[in-house]
Amino acid sequence: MPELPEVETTVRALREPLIGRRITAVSNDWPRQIASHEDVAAFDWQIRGQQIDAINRRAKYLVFSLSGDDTLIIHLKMSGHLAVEDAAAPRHKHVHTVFSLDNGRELRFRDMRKFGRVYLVQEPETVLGGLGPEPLDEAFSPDVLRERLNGRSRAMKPLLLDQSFIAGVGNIYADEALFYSSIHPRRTADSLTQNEIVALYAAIQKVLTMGIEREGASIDLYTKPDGTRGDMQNAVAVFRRTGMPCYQCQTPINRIVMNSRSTHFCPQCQPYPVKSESQ
DNA sequence: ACCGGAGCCTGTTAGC
DNA sequence: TGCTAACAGGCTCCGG
Repeated sequence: MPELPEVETTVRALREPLIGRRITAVSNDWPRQIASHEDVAAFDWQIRGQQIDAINRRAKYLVFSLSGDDTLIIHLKMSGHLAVEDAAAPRHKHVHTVFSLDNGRELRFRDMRKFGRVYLVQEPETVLGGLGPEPLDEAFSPDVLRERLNGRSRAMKPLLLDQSFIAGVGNIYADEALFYSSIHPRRTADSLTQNEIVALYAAIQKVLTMGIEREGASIDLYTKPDGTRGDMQNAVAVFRRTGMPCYQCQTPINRIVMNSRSTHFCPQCQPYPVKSESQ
């Protein structure tokens, strides 16, 4: 479920209740969720007593810097959700890992589909090492994007979803960015013009920034840590708008499947270059 | 390098 | 109403 804006929103909401808190214990009823350790006891033993010094985001990962020089890393995958709640408050049925805190509250990791993962590592790069550039970092520029596209024959939609190409973009924001840059999702990387590359860069910035400002897209399961919904679902141009009129030209939005992911675009605003008679 | 398919999970929805 | 299949915002592995 969550992409860069949803994870960023979660990080921002968790800082106030968590920074400066000490983790006193961990419990878990789905051991596979803890990816870095064979058994929960070892994980609990290692994290116990460490204070949360900082919370940041890298791609779609939440990164907690701990006082013992360990790093706690969490990926929400499709259905993960983090919340800080009173230990006495009822637990949602899909909570599988609970971090007890020194103030009577708990950080609870709930995940209906059980794809989400927790890592406790000394070297964050062991988990985060393969990721591409952060799209909202100052270091990311149209020139960087052009260099990374150079010489690649891959279609743009799967390329934007590739976390080693660019970090944090998922299915919603990939479709939205291609719409705002008027690029058909099947266009190949090496077919983009200079103007299109600049437009794509601007569109990526635009949709991710909008997503953060609107605190994420609550289309299916995603909510903020406090359970309230984001607002980005009300501002999508193409994602899951199949058959509905394009806001720019009224043409019905198309849905196709690429690499097993649904892909939405406006066939009028994002034309595919005609090679022969077929398209 | 790139694509497609299977797999990991549970729940909701569309279609018969 | 009830069953079944398709689908879901992520990502990895494997074979071709």
